[in-house]
Amino acid sequence: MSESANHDIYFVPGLHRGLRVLEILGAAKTPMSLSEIARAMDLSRSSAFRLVYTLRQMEFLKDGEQKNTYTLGAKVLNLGFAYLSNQPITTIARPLLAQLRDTTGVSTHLSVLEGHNVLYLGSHQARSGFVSNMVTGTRVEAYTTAIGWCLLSGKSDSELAAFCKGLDMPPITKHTPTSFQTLKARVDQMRTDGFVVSHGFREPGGSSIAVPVWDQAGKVVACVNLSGPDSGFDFDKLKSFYLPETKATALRISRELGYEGSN
Amino acid sequence: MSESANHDIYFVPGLHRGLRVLEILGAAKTPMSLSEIARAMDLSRSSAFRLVYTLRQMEFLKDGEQKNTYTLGAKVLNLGFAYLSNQPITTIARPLLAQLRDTTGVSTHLSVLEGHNVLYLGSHQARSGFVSNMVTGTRVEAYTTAIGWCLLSGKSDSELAAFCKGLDMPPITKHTPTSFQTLKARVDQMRTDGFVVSHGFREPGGSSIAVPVWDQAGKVVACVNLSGPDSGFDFDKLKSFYLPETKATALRISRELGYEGSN
DNA sequence: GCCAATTGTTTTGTATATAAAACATCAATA
DNA sequence: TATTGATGTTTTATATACAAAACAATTGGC
Repeated sequence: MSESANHDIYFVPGLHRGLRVLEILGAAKTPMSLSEIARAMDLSRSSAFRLVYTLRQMEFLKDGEQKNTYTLGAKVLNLGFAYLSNQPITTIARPLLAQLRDTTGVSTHLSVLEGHNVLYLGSHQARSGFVSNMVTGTRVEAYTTAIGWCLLSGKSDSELAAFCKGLDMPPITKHTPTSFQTLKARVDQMRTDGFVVSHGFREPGGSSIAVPVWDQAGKVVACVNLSGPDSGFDFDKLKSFYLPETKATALRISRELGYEGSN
Repeated sequence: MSESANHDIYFVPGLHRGLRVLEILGAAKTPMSLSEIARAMDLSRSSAFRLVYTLRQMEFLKDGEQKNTYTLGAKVLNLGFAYLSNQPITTIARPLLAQLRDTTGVSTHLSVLEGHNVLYLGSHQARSGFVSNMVTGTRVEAYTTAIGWCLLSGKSDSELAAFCKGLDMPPITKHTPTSFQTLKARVDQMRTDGFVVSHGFREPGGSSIAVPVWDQAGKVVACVNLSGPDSGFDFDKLKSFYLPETKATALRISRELGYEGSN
């Protein structure tokens, strides 16, 4: 047999493998043939055939340019955007983030914690300077970024310890915390300040401001973030302008979520 | 039994139903319980249980706020963005569309034909005026919009006839074509002009310019589109400025795809 | 605080999804 | 052109996914 045996009696193997086909085709930069899929999954060609047949019929796969090759179909886009629009926070935050981008001239982002990663839910790019990569939907390891520290401030110390347990924390830059203690120090600092300002903490030459968003229960549920290359920041105005604007935006979003605190 | 019997021996029912669970949860605006899912799919609770169990384990579903409810998980976002970034045209077009937005000050979009719909692959919102809804990933019936007519110009007359066959075409506005003949007239007009300018053709008070993008085979593969509320357009500059800029952008994208024609 | 109804979970006999093997089709090389 | 290897497709015997039924745990109404 291949990989992990099915200890789980409730598992639906057809579904499991079908979704893996989608994941593999998503990761592949180019369409794949039936045999390639079967090999990548360590599966018989006949079974791969049936999976592809089903996915194709449901329009989750479509034919590639080359004959007998397949790529993700447009249906997966539907699911992705259904996910985004089912997150109420994205629709609330969008106009406010656009406004923050307009008043500051810097790119703005909204992100949440998903497992060990920071997940970008939406962003508004600065108009000047280079156009960065699409960030919505991308993930970054939370322990490595200011946004991550900001989001982790929603966790209790014991939750944070559990978060670190078994987590490999190689340093990205000299600022990266590499242990529970150093990460906790970062998070505690964020808690007392109410924000994180990063100068090249993750990307050399890049700066950002991260401020938490609270829900009606007072829990940290998201993070508003201004970021860009150092060249695009006017550092004199950081504490007098960018930071208060970002905090105001985060608070406005929090208010719309029902937050009544005074952070 | 329920719905359509499984005539297809190659169908993987577990996969089929699992994906339907995702679609139903995507369409639902709020998390659903196991029983609700089972009822919506006309399925036994025990089967729904197994499907949800599998999807949850794979992180395609996650727990909702309420106990025993489920929503789409973040994994579906991965697929959605994998789809987008696997479309080479999106990465080619993105900076050029951003540039077009910057020089014109109007929102720009890239879209392709998917079945009977126009599918928005990416957009760059105008910075002034209201911020429109997220458009990437949304669909509009092709026969109703200037973009649709533009994209349909890639089809031969017989293909267009096949496209209309069995398609219900209720009018959205008084400009909507409602038959093969009237649609063909629209498409032919586009072919001779090389563009479509719409004044309230789909949305009263909204205007847009649509120009096709060609690939190296000379086939229409996408559409570049400027659009916004009438109030945001300077109509005097339409033919002298907006239109040539849009055409230039579309041609630049076409060139990058290998198009060598002179349209 | 009881009862009824609804929901989530487990069990289990049976209908069926599955992978091996056979077959068919194509591409490349000699 | 014949031969080899690989790929897509079909068949089929058997392992197993499935839905009904039983069970457990909630919830809501009176």
